Amino acid sequence: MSDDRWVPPTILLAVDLVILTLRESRLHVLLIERGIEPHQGALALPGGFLNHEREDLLTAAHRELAEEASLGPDQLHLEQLGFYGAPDRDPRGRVVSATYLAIAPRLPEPVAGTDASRACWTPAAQALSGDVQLAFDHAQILTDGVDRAREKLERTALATAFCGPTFTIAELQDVYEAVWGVRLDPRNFYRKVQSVDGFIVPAGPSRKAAGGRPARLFRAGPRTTLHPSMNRPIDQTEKERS
Amino acid sequence: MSDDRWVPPTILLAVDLVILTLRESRLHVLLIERGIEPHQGALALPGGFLNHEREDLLTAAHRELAEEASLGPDQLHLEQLGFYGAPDRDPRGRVVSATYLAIAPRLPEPVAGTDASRACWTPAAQALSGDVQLAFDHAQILTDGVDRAREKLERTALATAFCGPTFTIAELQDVYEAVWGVRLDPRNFYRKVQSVDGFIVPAGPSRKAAGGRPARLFRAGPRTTLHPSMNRPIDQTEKERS
DNA sequence: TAAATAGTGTCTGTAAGACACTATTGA
DNA sequence: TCAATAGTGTCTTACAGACACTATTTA
Repeated sequence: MSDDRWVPPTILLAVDLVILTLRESRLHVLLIERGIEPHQGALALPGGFLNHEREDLLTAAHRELAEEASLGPDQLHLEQLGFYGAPDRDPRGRVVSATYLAIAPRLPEPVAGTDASRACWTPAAQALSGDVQLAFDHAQILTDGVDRAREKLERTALATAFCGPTFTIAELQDVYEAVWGVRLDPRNFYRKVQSVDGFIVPAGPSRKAAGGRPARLFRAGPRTTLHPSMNRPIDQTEKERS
Repeated sequence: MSDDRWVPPTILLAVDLVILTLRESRLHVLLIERGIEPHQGALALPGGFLNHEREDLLTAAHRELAEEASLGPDQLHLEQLGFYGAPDRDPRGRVVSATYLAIAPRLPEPVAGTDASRACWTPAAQALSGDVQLAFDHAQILTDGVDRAREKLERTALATAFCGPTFTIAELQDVYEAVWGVRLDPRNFYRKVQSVDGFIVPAGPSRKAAGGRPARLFRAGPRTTLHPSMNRPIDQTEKERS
């Protein structure tokens, strides 16, 4: 069937990132206002094409992270999210996007990109609701990224990646509540996270006396997978069928 | 910093598949003996380049599935696995592979590819052990695919995708035991799968009288996610049955 | 009848949800 | 003292694991 002279088509490969963090107890995603066409002026996920043919994908992801979010590779959780390659997703041609999910601890300032690009932390709820129009198929990528983060909080110690080097149990609970969009009982949460061996380990005495009893500090423990897993309360919005 | 004339590098995009099924109560993966260089004669996952620049990735995956495994898109579970793009993974140039995980019910015959390519079902344990050398980075892809299948058995109704249209509870248990590499108590398993609402639904009276009491038949139910999830026993040895 | 597989019941330990309660700080 | 947040204890219910036991078929 194939012509002997047939050669496989070449495509453009982009790397895009869903960078999540917590700000004021709400899940935020880093968006960039695009400076060039297509979708100039629209908001988009940080990302871009490979620099050169031999650049590694993970290297490219870290490069974008540094360029557009001033985030170094240290103390940052980064993992594959998925690939997006619908033939018409980019008007410039056939572009397949390899996407990564990045979790950053809370950062003191709205990160300003090193280049002229305007970066801004946007509440995830707002970005997902459709109030803001995202470029390309980035709304779908963001949806998948948030879903992935929600799932990983159940089975892994990903939540600690949202926190700084040390954190209180209340801060950790804040991560779960913000990402899952639920309220948890502080006492049961306290007992639960303490009972999962290696999830969090004590770090120093106390801190954060803001009108109440100071809380103990913890660090992320050696355990990456949680057994038994954290239980996400059944959200009323999700209907169950039989 | 960038040259105004800079254009992003183009790459080759491959689609590769991890196709899993159950044969004689053991997990098998479909491998193809490569007919051309590189790695001519070695075993590899089914896959190939896009046919043309506008071919959709999922369409390409289904095309490979039909070409190399004679498997139609019906009654077949297919989902994204990940992307693999190390710069030196393919000697022909920069090739990024978009991979899919496919689950097939047991097929009566070792599928022969439509083309001259030789397809063979290989026990997953053997392919993972390193006894057979897989082309490119396909050993890593296979490892990730099997891991993914193992995880998805816990939280989703994926196990039913290994079975035919109707199945007995013992057959479903066989899926879990083969993929996880553990033994489960039939009585607890029976109670568990019945208690998860919408996981499996009765289908016809009975069948399969092979020396014992006939078992009831079931179909996959409407539920895709399992609440509460199936519990995988902690298995330190990770031993395989033979 | 026995052998084999299907399906049920029952106990027990663990853990989750729902609270009341105590502890330690600042104002 | 009170307000506020941190941390503990205890009861109840759900469910997984470990069995004994019954049911229905073929040989």
